[in-house]
Amino acid sequence: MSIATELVEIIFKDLTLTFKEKQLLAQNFKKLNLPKHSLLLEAGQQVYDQYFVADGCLRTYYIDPDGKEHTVQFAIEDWWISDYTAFFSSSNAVMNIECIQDATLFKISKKDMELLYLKIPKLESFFRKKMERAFASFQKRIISNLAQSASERYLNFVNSYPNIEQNVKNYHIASYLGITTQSLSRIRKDLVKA
Amino acid sequence: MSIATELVEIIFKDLTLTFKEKQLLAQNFKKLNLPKHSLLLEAGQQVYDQYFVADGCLRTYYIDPDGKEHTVQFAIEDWWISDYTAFFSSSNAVMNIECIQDATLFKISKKDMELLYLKIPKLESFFRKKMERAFASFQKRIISNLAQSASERYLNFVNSYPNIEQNVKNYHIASYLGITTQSLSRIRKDLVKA
DNA sequence: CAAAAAAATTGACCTATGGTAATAAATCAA
DNA sequence: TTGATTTATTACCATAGGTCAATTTTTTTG
Repeated sequence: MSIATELVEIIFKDLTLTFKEKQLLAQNFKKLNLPKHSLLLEAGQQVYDQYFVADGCLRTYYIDPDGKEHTVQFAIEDWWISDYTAFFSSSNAVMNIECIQDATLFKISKKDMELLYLKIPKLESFFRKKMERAFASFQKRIISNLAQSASERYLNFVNSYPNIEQNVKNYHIASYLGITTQSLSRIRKDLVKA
Repeated sequence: MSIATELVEIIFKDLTLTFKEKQLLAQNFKKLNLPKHSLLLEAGQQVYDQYFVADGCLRTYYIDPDGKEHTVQFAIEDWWISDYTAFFSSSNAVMNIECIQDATLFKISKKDMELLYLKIPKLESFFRKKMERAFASFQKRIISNLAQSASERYLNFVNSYPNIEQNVKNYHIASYLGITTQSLSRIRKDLVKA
């Protein structure tokens, strides 16, 4: 069948689904191609959708009142991305989402999602478990922020996202770690020395 | 019926449940009374359960390699608490959970929970939505850590947990904010002045 | 390929927060 | 109630990381 059906087999490859169910899913996803540097979402917009990253690299970031950017999350192949706070509560985005590399995404709206949960209960399990993992990883990040120095957090980051460094700028990493690019630069210099 | 049934009506008061379903739930929850200062969970232990706080105040904290405590979460009436990273992944706790005030809890194991999800699908929705809110609040905390100064974070905290200050020590708050008690003390002094 | 733009590095200095230690205040327990 | 213990405050100095500004390196684009 269509590309969408194929993709559904990637997105939900861990689920055992009937042909009917796959079809139903495929009908609800929409493919999206975005070039590098484009914005998928801007603060203030209504958030209807969440996105599955089939290919490429994106980041979610918050712009604070001083105009400084803070990267909340990177997303590569096989990750989901959105402004989830806004997505869940059907409120307006506070985050921005930018393509760091050309990206292929599959989107689905919250409304369709909730309908699908009713029709395919194992889908709700699937996303509950995803949420649980995302929750756990955010918790790890909070602990890391509380307990570790900037250079420890950097090493931590490099470990957790081993393949991401080719894709992202240093200032993306710095804004994820909560430090300036200058500090990151010094940290890297010191690590080479040591 | 039993106290457990009553409690289930508190825990799941927002759900429309049949008598049978309530009974089923009540059978799976166990009541727990804990005195102030007792440990509900210690790092290293297997985590089988999550806990609903019917009364009292608890905190989840991580002890880093230097022996410093970092408070990840407070829980008062109507909140759920556990080392969720361990609970979800059935691994050992990295966190400790302590009663800050005498507490009444209702616990349920992950195993029983998963079985209940199958028997009562709206339960899965219920917890998925809880997870979504918890995820969103963790995300807010990450942003707050990245974008705000210690005193901004403190004001933020006081706003988010308006009734908690009577229950907790300053060093609990400091360890939640990622600062020393001395810094918190200075921040409070400056706020009085301003 | 060259010029322009963007990103990264470095240096000098600054500031918020940490560490240590002493003291004061609050809480607990006999 | 009082003495003991825990918690909070304050002062003084140390330090990680920030700011500003100049320079170098890398990437982009015509």
